[in-house]
Amino acid sequence: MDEHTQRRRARLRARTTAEIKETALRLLAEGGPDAISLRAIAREMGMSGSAVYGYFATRDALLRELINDVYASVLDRVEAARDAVPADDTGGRIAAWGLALREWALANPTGFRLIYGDVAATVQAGSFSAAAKRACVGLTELVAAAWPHVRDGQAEHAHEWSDFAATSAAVVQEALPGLDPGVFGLALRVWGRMHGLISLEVNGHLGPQLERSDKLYRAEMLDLVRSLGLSPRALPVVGPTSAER
Amino acid sequence: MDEHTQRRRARLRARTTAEIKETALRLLAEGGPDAISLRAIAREMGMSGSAVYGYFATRDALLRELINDVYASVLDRVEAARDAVPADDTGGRIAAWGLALREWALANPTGFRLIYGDVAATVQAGSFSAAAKRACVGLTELVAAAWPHVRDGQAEHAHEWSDFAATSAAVVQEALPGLDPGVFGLALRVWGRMHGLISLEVNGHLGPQLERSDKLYRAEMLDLVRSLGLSPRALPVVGPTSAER
DNA sequence: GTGAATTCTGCACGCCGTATAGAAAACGAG
DNA sequence: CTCGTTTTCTATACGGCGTGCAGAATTCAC
Repeated sequence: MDEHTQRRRARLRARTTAEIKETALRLLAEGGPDAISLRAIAREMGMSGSAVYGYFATRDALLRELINDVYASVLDRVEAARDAVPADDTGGRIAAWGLALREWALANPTGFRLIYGDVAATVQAGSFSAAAKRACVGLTELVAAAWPHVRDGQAEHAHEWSDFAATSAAVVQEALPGLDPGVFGLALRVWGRMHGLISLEVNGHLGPQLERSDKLYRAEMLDLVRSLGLSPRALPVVGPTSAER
Repeated sequence: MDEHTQRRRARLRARTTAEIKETALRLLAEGGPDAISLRAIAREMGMSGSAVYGYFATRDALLRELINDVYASVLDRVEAARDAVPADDTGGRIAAWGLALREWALANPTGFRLIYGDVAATVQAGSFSAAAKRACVGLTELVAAAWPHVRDGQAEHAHEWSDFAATSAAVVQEALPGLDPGVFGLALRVWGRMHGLISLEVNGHLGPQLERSDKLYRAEMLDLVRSLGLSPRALPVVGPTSAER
């Protein structure tokens, strides 16, 4: 067994693995999470159903990886949108984060549901994914930058680190040492605020479809930023996201 | 065919229908939405799988009815919590609504996911359910009561009725004639704010489990109420919800 | 070419939603 | 009590699903 051979085999293996994931993502976009079936993927790829088991031990394992990949791609977009706003405009950066998240979610509703919906809850069962950490830390950083401007009313309910789950608190504390726990708590609330309207909209709870729903979301982001004591120079315009990745 | 007989038969039919639903809800609570299978229900009830088709044309039809039932029971709870707060304490009523919603969601996570998750999005496909109307109108009423106190900043983005989907706007306008469209927009945002943290928490995105996460949510509700220019006398305490209905 | 490691196929099992045909049961009328 | 009708249920079948397992096919170093 040559080392050269090992590499070649590993390459092939990686390519097949990637192809499985790509096919799965395509099926996801076309028909929702239920459409991701190992047999359908295999059929699409022209191989037998059981062959997939050489690459993923289980359907749930595949879903876990997909969630992580998709989640990572969202964060790429969201962080890019944030970085497109000057670093000293914290309010604008926060708004950009939220707007980019929504833009992506509307372009990839099934992906959004995959990350934030039942599947993740069932399949991941509370394990803090790497991408989730990124989201958590990223938002906390933004809120930390706003923290000096936060009106006193926000800080009223003092938080202790013990208020939060051990794992998530540890992650954030490691990434941002010396952080006030109140910042983390506020960051989680900010996250919830960004997430709420998007979740309702993507799952069809804001009426069949909300005309001009971006207006609503922009108002929410503006209000959010102001509640942090900031005034963004202008609400950033986040371009439409292309579907898939 | 006696009329008397017809009634008796209708009664039996209703009882079986109800039993199917109850069994489905039990399975839902035990194993999530995927555990609701017609065959499992039939097995549980000691009848053949196809027999269920005499009562529900399709699995999706059953799910649709379940969503409506569960949604209605949530609204019963939420409205009761609201009415437990004096009518002149609008801030308290709004907070009570949100707190009761969260309490129920934590006690019935699978039910929450059924109503607000993928299933509803797939199965209902944007049709405005009766229960959703109730939620919409109820929240809009509360926000309408707060509207005079709303700080100017909130009203800045003026809304037109045409901003909203025709069906939902029509429902609200019919229930509350002469309403300022800005109230409806704000109500939707309030809904999103209540929904966001709950959705994240129920689906396991706030860390494996957030210790004392009620603290976080209470802070959010307090901030929400204040952002409406209100100051609740005291954040109401909403008792824990018993699971199932 | 030969032998070992890897990858894939074929088949089986039990689950699912759904359709259809026919048995079983309920019931009013005679 | 029996007949015919209406309602409800069972039996069976089809295709699809996730998942294991035995063995064929392929790949590669020697």
